[in-house]
Amino acid sequence: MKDLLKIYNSLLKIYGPQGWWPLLFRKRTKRDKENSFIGYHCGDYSYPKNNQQRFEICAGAVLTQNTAWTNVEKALINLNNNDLLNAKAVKETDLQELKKAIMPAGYYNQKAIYLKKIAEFCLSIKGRTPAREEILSVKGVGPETADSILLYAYNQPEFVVDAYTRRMFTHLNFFNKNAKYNEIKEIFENRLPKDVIVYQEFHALIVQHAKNHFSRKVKINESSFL
DNA sequence: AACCAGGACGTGA
DNA sequence: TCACGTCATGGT
Repeated sequence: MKDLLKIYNSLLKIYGPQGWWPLLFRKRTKRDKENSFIGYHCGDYSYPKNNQQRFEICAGAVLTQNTAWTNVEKALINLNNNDLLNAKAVKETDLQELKKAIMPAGYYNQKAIYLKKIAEFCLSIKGRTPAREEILSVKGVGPETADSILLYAYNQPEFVVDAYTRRMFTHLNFFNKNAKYNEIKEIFENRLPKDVIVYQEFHALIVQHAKNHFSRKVKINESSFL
């Protein structure tokens, strides 16, 4: 079985740093490429810089559940336009207003409730880094969302397993398609250096490569397998 | 015009 | 534990 670190380095060489987690509402820096897509901060791992950005990641992680990121962006922009992109405002705002704002991201009835829950949670921990079980106890936060929040909002070394990871590495014969979330997570964490940047970058690279090679309407060929 | 997207929850075996 | 139905908008 091929070395995961070699696959990581191949992907990094092909695609370059991905700049995850995208933060739509941050100041552009000198390091931003002129035409780089807003949000992605390629090669800059100094995020998040404050609790507002931390909450933007939490909100994005919930909103992107089984949903295209382009739809999440619309919802995040609506939230920002209504001054709702912070935990306190989300907690206090009217539920119907919240639903209206996040409508483009789909599942808005349940996601509005989930956003309220995660907002209350963020306020309750007062900026300290939460434990994994703690976040998992929030309704609407499952294993992938919890790991995304820990890895990207709190810079904790928790590997994120999503549908792309499962699909791509099933094709690469690392495990079968009915492997459990935690089994897959352990495979990655046991075979990679416990490095937050590697975890962050690898997950983002997997998403990019899987979009190109392992999603619908895309033929799998020899270049898919690195 | 189906099909799918950076899942999670509730339910009943 | 586990398989299955449900949730919803927007792009292809």
